[in-house]
Amino acid sequence: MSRASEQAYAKIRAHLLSGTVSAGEQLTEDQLAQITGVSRTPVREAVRRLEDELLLVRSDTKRLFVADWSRDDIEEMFTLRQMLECHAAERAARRMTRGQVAEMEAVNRTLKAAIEQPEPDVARFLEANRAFHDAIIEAAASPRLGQMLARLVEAPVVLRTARTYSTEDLRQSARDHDELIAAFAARDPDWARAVMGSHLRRAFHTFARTVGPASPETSAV
Amino acid sequence: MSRASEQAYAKIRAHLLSGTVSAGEQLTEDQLAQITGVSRTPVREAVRRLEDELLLVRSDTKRLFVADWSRDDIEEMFTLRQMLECHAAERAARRMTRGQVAEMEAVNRTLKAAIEQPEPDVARFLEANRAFHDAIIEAAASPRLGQMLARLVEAPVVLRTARTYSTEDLRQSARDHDELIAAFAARDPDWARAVMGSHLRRAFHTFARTVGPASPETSAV
DNA sequence: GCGGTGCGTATTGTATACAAAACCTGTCCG
DNA sequence: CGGACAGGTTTTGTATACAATACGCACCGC
Repeated sequence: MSRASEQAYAKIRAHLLSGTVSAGEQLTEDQLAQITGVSRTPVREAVRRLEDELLLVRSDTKRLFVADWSRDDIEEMFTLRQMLECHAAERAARRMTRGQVAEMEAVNRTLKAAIEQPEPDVARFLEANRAFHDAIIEAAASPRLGQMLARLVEAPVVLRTARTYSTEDLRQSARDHDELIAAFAARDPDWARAVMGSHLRRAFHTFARTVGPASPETSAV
Repeated sequence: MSRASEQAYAKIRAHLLSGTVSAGEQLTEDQLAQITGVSRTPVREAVRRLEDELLLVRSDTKRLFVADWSRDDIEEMFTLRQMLECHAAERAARRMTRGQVAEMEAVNRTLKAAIEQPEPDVARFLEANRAFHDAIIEAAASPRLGQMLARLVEAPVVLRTARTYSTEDLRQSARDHDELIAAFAARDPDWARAVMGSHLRRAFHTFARTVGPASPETSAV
């Protein structure tokens, strides 16, 4: 992406995550152009990306709104992510080189370092966590899979602002990563898939706790 | 999508499918604007969609090219589609109403009618086939799943131009659909998933026959 | 009152002109 | 002879003006 539209994307995204706008609120391209300091043309490009990531939605008549993620939406998203990322883990286990395994170990050390402090550095944790998952997708060597996952992972970040992470949650994540690395080192696709499955499903429940209970209909599925 | 950009999308897509341009060929936005009869602005919008569907790709320096789908790309795409559409079938089996089942029966009757003629009407078959699969996704009631599948299903249509369908292939598809309908009527998610799995995997092999053998590396996975 | 109709305003969509970046080619220097 | 560089050309990116559409509100007929 080019300079202006990239910048517009970043600024709008930050604006959405900052919590100064609330779900369901209408936005206009002009407003966003003012906020970002570029013209509507690159703004429209950025908005299309954000629509794609479901951070923004359009009404049937093309009006633009801040997306409103329901608890069911989040569950759906996690389910899809689990399905795809388990597949990615499986593929990664078959393909990962020793060098890649070593890199993942390094990333996970960074992640642990971010946790084990007087006050855990959540931002650094999230960054390392992302790098870890990206490395798996990279090793899975399936561009379309990566593209889909990118979209899924982007979306719910909006809700992270409200999230609180217990130190124990973070430590459990780190342990999961250790086990994933072990599965990769052992080149065991089934193991990798299984660990990834529980890793993400637990993440969903941790997440869901802060959002509220399931609606009756969806919980039955 | 609005008039001009929608039209641009349709025309460019048709242009790509018509086979008058070959894989890897460079296109310019100006060319496409001329072809479609609209200005570059809506063309750019259309191009973004087509990039997303992987019918077009951009070089690292933003030059635009006709995508070149390798046999491995196709296999990857089918694998992902199978994973997602099996999931959709499973969800659909839990949720489908009697009315929806009846609709699917009607669609499949149309599909059979397209086959059972002196010369099978492939265009009508494909249309009904698409309607059938769309109905399943609809019943699965997972917007994001639908969105992803739409992208996957769009892409390889480019290659359909070269495809030949034997009457027996078409009939087998119709039989698969019958069995899927039975699974939905029985509200049996496992059955639906299994049928969908074999349906799509066979479709891949039918497809692959016309494209050529697998590359050594991928076939091992 | 109530519902529809029309008009001014707000918002999105498109065209066009210009800016920036990438590409190609021919030339010059080592 | 090869490679880097320069300048013109092509192509993509951005700004802006204008067109089309959607919205909200006041007005009107019933």
